[in-house]
Amino acid sequence: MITPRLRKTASAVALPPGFRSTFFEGLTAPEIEAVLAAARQERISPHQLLQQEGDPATRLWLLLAGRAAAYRLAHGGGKLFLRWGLPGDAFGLATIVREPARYLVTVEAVQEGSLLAWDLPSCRALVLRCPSLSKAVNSVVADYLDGLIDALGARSFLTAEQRLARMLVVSARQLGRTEREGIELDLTNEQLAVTANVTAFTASRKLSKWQDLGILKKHRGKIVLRFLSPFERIAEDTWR
Amino acid sequence: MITPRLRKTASAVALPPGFRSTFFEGLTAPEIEAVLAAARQERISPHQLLQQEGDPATRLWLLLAGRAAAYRLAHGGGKLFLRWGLPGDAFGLATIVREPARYLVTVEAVQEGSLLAWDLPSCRALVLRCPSLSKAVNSVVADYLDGLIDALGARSFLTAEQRLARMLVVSARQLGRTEREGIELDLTNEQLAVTANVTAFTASRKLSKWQDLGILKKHRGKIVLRFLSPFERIAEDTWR
DNA sequence: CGACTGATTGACTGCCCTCAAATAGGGTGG
DNA sequence: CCACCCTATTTGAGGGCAGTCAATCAGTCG
Repeated sequence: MITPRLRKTASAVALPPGFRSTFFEGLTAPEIEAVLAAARQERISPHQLLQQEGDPATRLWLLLAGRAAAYRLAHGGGKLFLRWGLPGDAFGLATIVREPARYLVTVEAVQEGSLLAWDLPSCRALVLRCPSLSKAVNSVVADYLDGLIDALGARSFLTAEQRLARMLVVSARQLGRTEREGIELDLTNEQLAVTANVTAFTASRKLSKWQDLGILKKHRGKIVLRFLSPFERIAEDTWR
Repeated sequence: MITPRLRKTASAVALPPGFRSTFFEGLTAPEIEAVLAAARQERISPHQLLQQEGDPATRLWLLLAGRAAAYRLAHGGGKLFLRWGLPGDAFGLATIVREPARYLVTVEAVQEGSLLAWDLPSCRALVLRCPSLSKAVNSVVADYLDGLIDALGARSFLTAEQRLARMLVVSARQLGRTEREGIELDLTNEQLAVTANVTAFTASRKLSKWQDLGILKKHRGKIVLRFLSPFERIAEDTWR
């Protein structure tokens, strides 16, 4: 992990304070400057599609702030949730990894935020200039792969309840805020249900049950986990 | 696709006649010679573990002949089937893609065959010598990713019957032999069931049903599909 | 002709989805 | 401050897909 320290004038982009990304891992300071100098910054808004599966992959980008969701569309309009995108996460890797370059998944912004994007020529140039960028890309892809296999195992071997608990843990680690009462998650039942591949009804029932057990508290559009361990126990009893 | 043509004396390895691999795509003839020269050839037998998930990834290898299965183990001894390995398929990519290098999945030989393996130093040297090797690796990984997402969608949106039909189609394309009666698959009910994530009982019932409909014929350890289209219709009615 | 492994069939069970209807939270405008 | 609306959420009843278990049958090999 590297937190680049730059003179404000060194590039046109404004990194959020404290921004970190595994994507810059292994890059030297001047390299990072070069990378940032080649980037274009954009603001993003909820429901905005940041890339669409099947489209020609023309740019690689890094989420700076906000939240995104990666999914694949089913023919009936259903969404196969794949993963959250958080500040520091890279997308559009198909741009430099795939031939012909087409996006594998659809990514949609969930919150206000911003991203840093590189077009195809910039990507090629930067990869040549910074060999460790390839390493970073490989790492990200490998993580993606690992996460997918894990998700596949979850779908195959876990019950709806276990999948829900698992997604609560995963989501808590990724987008949870630690507050007085516990870990707060900005998720509607509907959103959680999609990520766990469960109906909103089932999600509601299980969440109610857990609330009765006193291990979480529900509000409209928000879930507060008092502790993480009970959910880890429920989820990890199986598979791995 | 490239079929390398070599003097027999140029390397210690013996490629099966007509061997092709996307892995050699983009390599020049001398590069291929260099790659082959650095390889070690091995015979493999059924049930032999070719790599185990979690182990340090020390070598990259290419299946020359035979059949392998890639899967991940569930804690209860269950297997999460991921994909078939066929002649020309590359494995152990974690060796050069991941840091620290650990295998992501377990691969087991299913039939007699042979493979070509490169140890870590050879890998590094060859990647430096042949930049297009990285391209090939990326392509393979991207395909793996795509297949995994597809499998995840299948688990999430398809019924057991649809998943079975889908796996029949996929397996037919990969390991089917076209014979007089139709496409022959060397698969037991058990094996098919695992790949479709269904119990062997369900597999048996659906196969019987399809046999009654006259669109396939069953033998012990073998399935003969008269036509592929009925199964494509069953499987593709949903998801994508 | 046994012995072993693969395949079948039926009965039963249960998880989770579907659908309908009611309830509650949170904001808005009068 | 209250009436109102829109959306998120709850709750119940019913049903179906597919898994579990037990017992039987069939194919292959020594």
